[in-house]
Amino acid sequence: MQLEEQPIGRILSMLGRGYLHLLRAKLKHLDIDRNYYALVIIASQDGNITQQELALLLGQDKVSIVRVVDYLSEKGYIKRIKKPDDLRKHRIMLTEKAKLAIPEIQESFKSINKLVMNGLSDLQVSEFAETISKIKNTVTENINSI
Amino acid sequence: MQLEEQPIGRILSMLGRGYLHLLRAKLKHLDIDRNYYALVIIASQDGNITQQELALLLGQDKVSIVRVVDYLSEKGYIKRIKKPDDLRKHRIMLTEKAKLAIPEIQESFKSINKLVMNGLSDLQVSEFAETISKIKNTVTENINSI
DNA sequence: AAATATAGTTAACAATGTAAACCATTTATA
DNA sequence: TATAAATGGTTTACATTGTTAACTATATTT
Repeated sequence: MQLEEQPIGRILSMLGRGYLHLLRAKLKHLDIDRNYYALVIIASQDGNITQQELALLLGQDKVSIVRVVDYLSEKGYIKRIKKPDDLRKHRIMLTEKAKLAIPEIQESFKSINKLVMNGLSDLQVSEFAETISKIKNTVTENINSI
Repeated sequence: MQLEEQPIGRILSMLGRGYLHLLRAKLKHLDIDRNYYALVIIASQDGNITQQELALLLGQDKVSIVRVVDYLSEKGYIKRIKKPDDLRKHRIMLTEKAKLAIPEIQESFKSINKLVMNGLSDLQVSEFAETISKIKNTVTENINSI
């Protein structure tokens, strides 16, 4: 593959979509088919995260977050609770149903990550992570200066 | 970044979108804001490619390709010409306008690729390309076996 | 000649990105 | 304290994108 001749971004996007297909297939017995990572982030901060904070952690805008939180609420995975100290804010809390699902979702991240990295040495994997991270920083910097 | 804990696909998707932002910014003086790569593919096969073949090369389905070809036609970059030997097929031909734009688009791919790879050694870049390619194969294989 | 396959198009629907306007509440300022 | 400005979240609107199904025209197979 001569990276120079084609936009790398396109390849990365398509890989990202392919990955999501695999993840959905693996988790198809759940009654949600997206926002898995959002749910895991919420779980990691259980009850102590607002929509704004979630937006920051996910790198998405607040409108999208409303949709994410609506979706996961409708499906019975989370609840919005008004914060008494600031009535504009909501704490996002996991339901029991979500708590049961979280470990499996995290396992799926690991196993699909492992699956797509199959055939790569540990060194290659860690260098790939390193490279991705650098590219991410560069992209972010440059986006912000547009 | 601990890749294990989060779905790599999400990171790749977001990088891909960031890249497209940069590319659009770079090419914002053109009157198209997408399908750049499709156009370059068409250019590379000028006049000797059908929508089906384009679909294959781009890894998209034929409905999407109709939209791509409609878009680029409306913008005056390509033309559909019926093939005399098979009236179901269309040859996709570049217009003069497109021929003028192609070199710049290709340059932009190179320069944005270089930009996002900034700070990486040549070795790191080639290993990254290698890793991406392997992941792509693995993902494709596994998608096909779902 | 009839059945089947292919190339491309159209229509429909859900998901997603993006921007603007809006409500309720909190914080800053005159 | 009264008013203005900022913040957290919601709603609306619109364009783009992914996906599926149905459809037309033409070509190929039987």
